[in-house]
Amino acid sequence: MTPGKTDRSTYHHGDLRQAVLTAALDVIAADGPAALSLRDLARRAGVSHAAPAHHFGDRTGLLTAIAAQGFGLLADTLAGGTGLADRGRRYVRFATAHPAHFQVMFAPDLLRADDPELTAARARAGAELRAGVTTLPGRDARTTGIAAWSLAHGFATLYLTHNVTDAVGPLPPEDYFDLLTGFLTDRADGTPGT
Amino acid sequence: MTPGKTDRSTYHHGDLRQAVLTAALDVIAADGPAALSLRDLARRAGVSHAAPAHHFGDRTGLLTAIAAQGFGLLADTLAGGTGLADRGRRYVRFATAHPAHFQVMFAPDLLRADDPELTAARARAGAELRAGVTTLPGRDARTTGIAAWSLAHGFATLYLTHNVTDAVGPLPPEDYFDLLTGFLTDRADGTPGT
DNA sequence: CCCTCATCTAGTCATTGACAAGTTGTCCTC
DNA sequence: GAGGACAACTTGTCAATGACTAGATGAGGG
Repeated sequence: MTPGKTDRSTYHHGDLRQAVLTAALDVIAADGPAALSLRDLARRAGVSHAAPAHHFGDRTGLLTAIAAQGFGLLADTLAGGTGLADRGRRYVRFATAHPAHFQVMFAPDLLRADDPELTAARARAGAELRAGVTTLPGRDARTTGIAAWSLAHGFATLYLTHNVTDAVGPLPPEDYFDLLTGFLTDRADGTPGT
Repeated sequence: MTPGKTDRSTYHHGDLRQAVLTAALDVIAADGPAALSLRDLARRAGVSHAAPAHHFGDRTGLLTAIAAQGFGLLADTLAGGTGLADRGRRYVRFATAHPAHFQVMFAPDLLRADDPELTAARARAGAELRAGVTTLPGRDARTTGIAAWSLAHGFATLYLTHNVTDAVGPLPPEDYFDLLTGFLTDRADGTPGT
């Protein structure tokens, strides 16, 4: 096992799984999941056209692996957060920093819904998502959580689909999102906005 | 011209464009845009495999037409609304009533971005979206609008991707959304929530 | 030394999108 | 009502892809 090194001279690629994953993320970020082709990824990695299938089974398997990795990354990202506003900020930052993951994570049509690793990672992310709001006073925690999630998710989605680029301008999207969270957090902690 | 009637005995289908559109919406709603095949749509309509391309150019053209139709429908839906909360409610209702349209509308990778009909319809919908919040006092109208849009869009997206089905339960999603809008509209009109 | 097994190759098949060329029917004009 | 222009549709074809099968390669273990 030669970890990390891509040794092209050998019959075995050495790290094909990772190479395919990385290339796939590039393609998806650039042209969307529809542009993803296993054969193209194989060409990029310099292996035969059927090699990627060995690691992921099929195209759906590859996308499922990406989604699972994405939910894991999201869970890790949220775990470091403090409070509702910060978690929302981190959510938006995750989406814009990992657009390919984000897209695939929320495209159930492309995924194998019953994949164990996917469901586990999703559960982990869901727990982190809920952990951010359980301590909120006044409002029903579940409703608050879904409102916050909707706000962050909606903004991230609209940003990634180029629907709010004018408003955000050159600002990092998570900074702009801070403006939006005022509507929620003002109420949550009792501090008036404006 | 035989309007509306699908006369199968003739060489000309009579209303192939509409038939293909309808079938495409069915497929997308059931299995997502990735499952869409022009040849399959042709089979469903009982025409030759290249017939759909005559009306839409190519696969991207078909999806672009669907997106344009979707933005038109959304604009019409919003136009009848009164106030911010009602428009949000209508937005969610549109998304859940027309899931195929909604999905395609916000998948820029699948669309021809410079299509005239698409950009026109999008502009119309955008204007309606903005019209709902221009009269709001206190807050910056643009920021308010984007927050409201993010909230509605995020909730609709999460609902369609089966991420909040537990919380919503058997309720019509737009009814559940009313609970969420309290966080925004309470502030906007000065009425305290809870 | 050989055996096992994960990794990768090579070949094949059905399906698809796209394109080209031809056919059919309709409508417009004279 | 004949002819021509044109839109609607068909037929045939090609390259690309996903999926599958069988086989080759090489690394590590007993």
